[in-house]
Amino acid sequence: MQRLRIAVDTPAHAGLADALDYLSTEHLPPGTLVRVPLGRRDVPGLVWDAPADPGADGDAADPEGFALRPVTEALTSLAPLPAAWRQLVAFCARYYQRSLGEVALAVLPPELRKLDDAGLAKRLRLHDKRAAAAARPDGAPAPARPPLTPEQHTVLAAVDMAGQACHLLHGVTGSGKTEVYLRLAEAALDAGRQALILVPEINLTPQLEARFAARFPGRRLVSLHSALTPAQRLAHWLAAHRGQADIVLGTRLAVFCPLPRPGLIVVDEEHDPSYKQQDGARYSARDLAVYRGKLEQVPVVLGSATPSLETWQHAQVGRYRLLTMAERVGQGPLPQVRVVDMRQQPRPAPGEPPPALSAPVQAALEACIARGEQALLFLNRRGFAPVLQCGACGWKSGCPHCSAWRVFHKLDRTLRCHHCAFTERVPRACPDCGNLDILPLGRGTEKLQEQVAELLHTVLRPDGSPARVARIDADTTRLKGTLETQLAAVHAGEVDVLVGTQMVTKGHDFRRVTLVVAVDPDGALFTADFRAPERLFATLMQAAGRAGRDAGVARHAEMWIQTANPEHALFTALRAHDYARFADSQLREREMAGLPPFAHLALLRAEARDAAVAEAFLRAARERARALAEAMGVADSLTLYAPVPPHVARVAGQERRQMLVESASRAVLQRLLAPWAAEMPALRQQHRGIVRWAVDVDPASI
DNA sequence: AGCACGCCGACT
DNA sequence: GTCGGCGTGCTC
Repeated sequence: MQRLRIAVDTPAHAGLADALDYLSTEHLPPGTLVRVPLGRRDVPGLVWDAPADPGADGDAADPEGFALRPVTEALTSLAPLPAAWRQLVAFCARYYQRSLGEVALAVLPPELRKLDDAGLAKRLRLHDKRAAAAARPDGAPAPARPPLTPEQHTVLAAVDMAGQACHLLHGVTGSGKTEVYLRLAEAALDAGRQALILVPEINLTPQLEARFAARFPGRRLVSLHSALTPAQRLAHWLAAHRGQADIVLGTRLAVFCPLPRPGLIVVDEEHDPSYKQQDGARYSARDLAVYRGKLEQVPVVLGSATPSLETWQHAQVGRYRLLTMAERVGQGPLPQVRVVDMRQQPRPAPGEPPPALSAPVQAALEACIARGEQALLFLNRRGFAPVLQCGACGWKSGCPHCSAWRVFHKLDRTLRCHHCAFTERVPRACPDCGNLDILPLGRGTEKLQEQVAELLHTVLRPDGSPARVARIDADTTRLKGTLETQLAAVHAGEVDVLVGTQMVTKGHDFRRVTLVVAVDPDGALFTADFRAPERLFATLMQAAGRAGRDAGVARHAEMWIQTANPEHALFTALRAHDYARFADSQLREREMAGLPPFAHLALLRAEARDAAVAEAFLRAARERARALAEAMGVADSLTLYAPVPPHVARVAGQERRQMLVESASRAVLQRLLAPWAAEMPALRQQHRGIVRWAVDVDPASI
């Protein structure tokens, strides 16, 4: 009998952050998938390493004297997960304060966690049979590749495929970043290696997948994202793990895909907030990709037209190599950005709501339709109106379970909470005073679509037919099929005006769109969230990039921004398409405010039925942090803030509070977090009523 | 997190 | 009499 340390899914917040000890009769190498008993359950686990002190053979007791239990079975038909993979998982667990097993098991395909050895062996036989049948003949005719621009040439020459540097590929929209990815992947494949390509959203995988598949006809390409069926996800993961797939294209979870011969990691749209996991282990796939590049000694390329400030700063100080592509390929100039000062617009008559579109935007929209071109109206708020209000007593449509308004959805006449999904029919009369006069306040995409349709009902297209208005947002994709099929209608020219949320601004190649309107971007300008301006800039740049993608129409492509703050530096920089200017001004602000990337943050979040309990827990945690920091002699380089309610303080009946820890030194912050988090289970015991707690390292917002 | 055990109200 | 409510506690 030998002792083994095995990672099993035990939550760190219950005080079981590390691998557990088990016994095995056979030697099992690290990385082997096993099944082990845990309490009364039989759970999957991964052999992590041998214990530091293996003890005498048959010393069947764990450090506290429990009798060790034997491994149920080893799934030896699966090759052990590679050492680099285990290092990546261990780093992720340590850095983000989660248990080893939670991360290790959570990033495996769900199907794999359910199988026993016999089941797995059967799957593998089937898998190999299918792989053999699907194998495409090697030596298929090499497809024609577009000639490289001088910039692309320079960029490609600067990436050392045998090295392990991290690069920022800063390329304006349309500068041909994808072609660079394709050539880099080609170089990796030619060297007998695998390429890992990360994209922010599932929605963006099909088109990129198509481009890669067309470029590499003789190669096996697999995608990895959560929309695959469990069987597909397992099959794709196995193809990658077993070295059968040459290219892996996927969302953030793909950063954990085991690769026996990695050669390249690309993170497309690296600034995108989707790379940050928002529940469970709150990791940043982009940051892990950079770490993985070092670990596996392969080059990493982070691509974006609007890099995150963290990445930009790294490139500025030389930690990342900056590769710039400023020229657009085969396309016209970037659209002209025009700003409408909404303060100068005529005031609506008393009692009348302000019109959705200002006069100049309306004129631009009509002209666009008259030319037979398409327009994109971007409003990042779905539903009809963000809140309903009683005209008599002032009642508002609050959510009974959350500190948020319920949004009025006109289509099905519901009030829906976007935080807890609590949904009710819209009341006929005010629930407080019985008044029948309940009014929608503000405007969402549903209302915008209605108002624009109304506005345009007399506007004709060149062929004399009326303009057609469509809407795409989370509600329409839920009700009317996939985003792809809806976008196909736009591409087919069945739509003249597309109203949509953020969803429509990402990556889609609308050839006939020449007018993009940011209907109401001001909301994101003055929020408490320090990353809001950065995100707004990226979103607006991306939205602008939807206009004039076809050289034939690019000359008169325009983006209009309706704002009450036309002089804001963000819009000034946007007008000049000047990311660097915006980034540098933001960085100066961040430096003065002591915010990332000049400071490193961690949030301790707590949830309880009773707000006072959450607050008391966090206050106690703050005291413990203070004591630990003093004991370690790092109190001077840490700031421990008082607990505060987050933006939405109550969700689904649970009160949320959070406290911020900040340090100029990432190392100091990390040194505090590990012992601090280890004290939480005991602290939780002392504060009865804490439902959940979690540490969020490098939070996306505070 | 699961999944137990454990001690109190409405049903065959 | 028991089916089942979710509070509390444990998992190598």
